[in-house]
Amino acid sequence: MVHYFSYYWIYSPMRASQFLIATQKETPADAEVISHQLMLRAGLIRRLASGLYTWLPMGLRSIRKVERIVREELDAAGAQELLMPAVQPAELWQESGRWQQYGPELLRLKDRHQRDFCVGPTHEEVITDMMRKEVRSYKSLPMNFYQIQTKFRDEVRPRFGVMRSREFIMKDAYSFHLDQQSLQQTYDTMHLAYSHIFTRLGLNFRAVRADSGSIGGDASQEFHVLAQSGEDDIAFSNDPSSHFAANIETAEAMLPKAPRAAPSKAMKMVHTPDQKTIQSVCEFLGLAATQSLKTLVVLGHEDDNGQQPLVALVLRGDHTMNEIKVEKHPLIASPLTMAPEQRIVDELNTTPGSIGPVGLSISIIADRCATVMSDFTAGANLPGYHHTNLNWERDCDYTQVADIRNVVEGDPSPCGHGNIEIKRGIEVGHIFQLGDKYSQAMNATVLNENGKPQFMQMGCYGIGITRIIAAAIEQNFDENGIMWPLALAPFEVALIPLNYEKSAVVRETTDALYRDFKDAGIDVIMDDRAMRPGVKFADAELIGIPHRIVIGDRGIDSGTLEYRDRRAVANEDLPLTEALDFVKAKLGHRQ
RNA sequence: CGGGGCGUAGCGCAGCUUGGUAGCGCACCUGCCUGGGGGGCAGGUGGUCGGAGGUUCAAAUCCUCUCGUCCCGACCA
Repeated sequence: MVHYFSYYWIYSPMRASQFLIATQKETPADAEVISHQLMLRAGLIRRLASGLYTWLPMGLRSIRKVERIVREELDAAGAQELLMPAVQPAELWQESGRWQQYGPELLRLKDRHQRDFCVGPTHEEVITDMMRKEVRSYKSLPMNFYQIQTKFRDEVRPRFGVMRSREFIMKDAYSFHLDQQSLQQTYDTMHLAYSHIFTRLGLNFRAVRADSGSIGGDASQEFHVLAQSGEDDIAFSNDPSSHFAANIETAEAMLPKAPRAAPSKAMKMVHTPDQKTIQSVCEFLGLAATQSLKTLVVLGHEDDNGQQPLVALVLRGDHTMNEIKVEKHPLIASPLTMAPEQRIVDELNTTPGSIGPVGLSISIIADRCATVMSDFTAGANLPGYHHTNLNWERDCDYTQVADIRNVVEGDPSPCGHGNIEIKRGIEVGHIFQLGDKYSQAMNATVLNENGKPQFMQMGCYGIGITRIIAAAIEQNFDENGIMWPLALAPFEVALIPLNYEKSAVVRETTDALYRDFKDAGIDVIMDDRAMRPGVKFADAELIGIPHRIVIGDRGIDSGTLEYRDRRAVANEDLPLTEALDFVKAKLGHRQ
């Protein structure tokens, strides 16, 4: 159906000899995570400056594939695409208050007239401004807009290649509604659309409840790709019937089901010279950390006199404090500050490392788990001494109970089913109900049924396009290179002729195949480079092309080609005449 | 912003301690051989040693400043 004029044919960019294949044998010294290393080695990206990357032709092809899927699913979900400027006027950011709030992550600049601008890290202000100017009536709502744009966040420490870069491509969407109910509907639709997108991309992902921050409500979810190198810890239930998943920052640590055991031993004070950490005390006394209680002293919320009283937090020795939970506690100062050592000495007459609940005069907030301990060990509020066999009520007390620790594997799941499991995740998507935060700050209203202006409700929804590429690689690689999910592969099929230069049969067979594949709409690259076979194989594997067909004199004689799946260990022979149909079948689910 | 490492050819590195003609492997170019898993032989191209200043007859090497970059931490979401 497609006609190739000879010069198109010869210079076709899908011929490896005409395409920039920038593979490298050696791993650049400054790449730490596997995706970064492989993206550099496979010639997908090149670093321009810290956190800035050029997408080479090979890498761009994968980006385009992600974008295409994202567009298809968002269009299907009823969103409309638009494109907003990357550079934004400061006025809008001043109006929303974020010009002050955002800090140095916001790249600010001045134009030739000395007017302030920024390079957009996100586009809430611009879209809200657009909507308040364009839409008057509630009848126009709801509406949902998206764009695929380059964003810039001046990260303190860019790292891991495009995983945390400063400039990146993001799909962001913003929905507008008359009321919360409509917002909820679109939010749910977007949740579904995101699930479709990540499923089609072939990623192993989880939708995870996230910290809704200062805005409130529970309407914020992150989509994480599960991978070792992830920067976030995700807690979820190991019960297959449960959908519970939460960022570890927000996962609730439940009260253990087993009740507190009765005291069985008498309290004792023991000398523990120079033992200041839970670990060393427990080793010294030959106890398990689970039998010890740790006491942390932090600054409390300011009282009427502007003083910050000391507050003690007690946790089971092997548990760790969750700063986000602690900061939200009404008795605690925010941001969280550990008590200066001098105040502990002055007010508690002891030193850090020997603090305990017995006779402590300040407020004591006990973690739920700490309250069911019995016969436990804790500091004796006397430097160099600990109490053993302590028991609540009998020997000491706490003022309040709260959830102040991080969940650990094996904890009961908050959903009531199964136990907590923890895995690392890479955040690739985030959906959020903004409410009227921006519409109020920027006075974006529509007239409601009663003819009265009413602030629009907003939702926002992001997907890190470039980050998805890195995340996909983190999840799909082996010692030879990338193993792309089909939907993301820069090319679907690699045709590798051997001795293409000299063997007329090989050349003719390959050219014919190549043309057939292209005519069938398959993303095929033909490696016509005058290279030794080993080099071509290694490149195809490094780049991670899912399907490979080798054309050699040997096979042609017997009417066969060699096929190999990137994830398979062995070749299979393929009748020459069936090659196209065979590959089409393999690609079947693509269209 | 604090701590640490590193800047020498496109990539990976040696040389610096003890100053004296800038090297190795890969890549690249030419020729021949080879031709189903990063091949061999021979000959080549390519570097103001991150930059500036200083010490010295002489600086990749010593001193001062500076820039870049990576890691850890803090910060941010």
